[in-house]
Amino acid sequence: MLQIAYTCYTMDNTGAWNLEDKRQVGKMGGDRARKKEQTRRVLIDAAFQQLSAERSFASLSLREVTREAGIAPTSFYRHFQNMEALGLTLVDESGLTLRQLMRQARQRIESGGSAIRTSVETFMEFVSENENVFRLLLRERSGTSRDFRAAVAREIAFFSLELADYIDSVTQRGQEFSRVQADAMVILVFNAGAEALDMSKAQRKTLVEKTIRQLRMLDAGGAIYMKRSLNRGISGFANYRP
Amino acid sequence: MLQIAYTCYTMDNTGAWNLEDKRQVGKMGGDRARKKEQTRRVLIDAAFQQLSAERSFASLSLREVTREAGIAPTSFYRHFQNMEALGLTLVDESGLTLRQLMRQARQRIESGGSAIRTSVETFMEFVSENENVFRLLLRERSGTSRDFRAAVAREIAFFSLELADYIDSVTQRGQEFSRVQADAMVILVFNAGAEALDMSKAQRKTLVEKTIRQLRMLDAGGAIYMKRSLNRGISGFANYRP
DNA sequence: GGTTTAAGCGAACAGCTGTACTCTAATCTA
DNA sequence: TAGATTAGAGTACAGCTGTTCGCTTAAACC
Repeated sequence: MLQIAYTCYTMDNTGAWNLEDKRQVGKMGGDRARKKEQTRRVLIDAAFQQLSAERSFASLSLREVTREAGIAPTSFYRHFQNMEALGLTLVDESGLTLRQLMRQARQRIESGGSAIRTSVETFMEFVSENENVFRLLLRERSGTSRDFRAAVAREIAFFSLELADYIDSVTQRGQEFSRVQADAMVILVFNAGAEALDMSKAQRKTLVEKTIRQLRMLDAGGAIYMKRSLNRGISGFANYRP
Repeated sequence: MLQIAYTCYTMDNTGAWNLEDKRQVGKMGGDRARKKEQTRRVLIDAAFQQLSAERSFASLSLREVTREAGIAPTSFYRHFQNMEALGLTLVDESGLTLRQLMRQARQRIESGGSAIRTSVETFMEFVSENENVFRLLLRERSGTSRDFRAAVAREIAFFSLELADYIDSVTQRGQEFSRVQADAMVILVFNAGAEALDMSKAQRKTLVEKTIRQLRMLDAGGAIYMKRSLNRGISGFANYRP
């Protein structure tokens, strides 16, 4: 940890530099700090800007980002330790967007929509309106950085946990069971989002219906499975013996 | 299409160069052709070799691959048009490995195992034994090349179609319905494989059990859903109204 | 008002990249 | 066997990369 005069530089878990005034000055946010925060934003936005179907974060170079941001390459280091640090910040912000979306979906459900349909449709709207944000999460989930993978996994876990709570509050089948079911649903919805990216609007509509059917199966199956009636004749192929 | 004297160069859908003797010589595989095929293999193997948790195909350079293969960088072009062409070949080979695995699983099931458990366990074995092959499919599924994405999607579709056929042959619920169900199952299994990559052996075991539970839910739910008994009291939260 | 602090810039560097071109040596064909 | 064909190597080049260092300039502090 660097310590110079009055100020102390630390790094948060995204590897971004944070200025912490040791004397806990109440006002904070002087001209300098404000401007720094501003160009930091410019860098983040520039990175998001360059993401696309053909461009992954891993394929972005530091120089490209600074070029887009209108900043000298060397100035990058005043804001992030390296590209990985910037990437983790992007993932964090994407996760935030995702959670806001969840809240929005919950509101829609509470004001009287079908839980499954509303969730799927809201999610697909998110994907359509934030393709590159979603692509980032999707790609870094299986990317080359363990930290990235963990960060995305954490965001998805948040997502899933909230759904599990909701399911459990309605079905009362127990937290652990609801987690397993919610996890499956989240994976299916995420995957549908991924597939949607390469689809036309019409195709996406079909995909939504298919995903809804899949979630309904899980929902119905959860009820059955919980009642342990699997071996009492309402089963599919699981117990089939050739 | 280049046409020189007796030979004719074409490209297959992976963008690899193919030598086609126009006179359909029966013997084929002269000394030259055999050696060429050989170094082509060396290149493919070198690429697979370099894939790892920290190294994606996209991050591989042409020079790295040729260095690993012990070949001059410029000689690469005798075998592939560019790196993308090599990548598509890798995806194709990976898909082949995957399909062989499927056949293996079907055999195990037919010789008297639980369909779901056997499938999941066989798949996880494949992932454990071919981590980098699986990683390739996983990453390129959401990669920056549309051709790659399409190629992986095709492989997964194969996989899913075979499962759907199996399900339908047992449950007789109709092809279309079985497809939707099989798709969901394949996605869940694939996702479990992805999660397993960052897990210890013990954790993987728990994951297998969780995945099996999820597939059983889908199986049971499929039966229920098909009987349209959703609104007759055996439902979960789907029709819940706050 | 003088001094400290730090954001941002420009030059420079070593190292890597893909690929065009030319040449060699081995194989194939007639 | 003479001539055509081609896999592979070597050289070369322009273009890009991340990062170091020293400098300027403006804000923050005493």
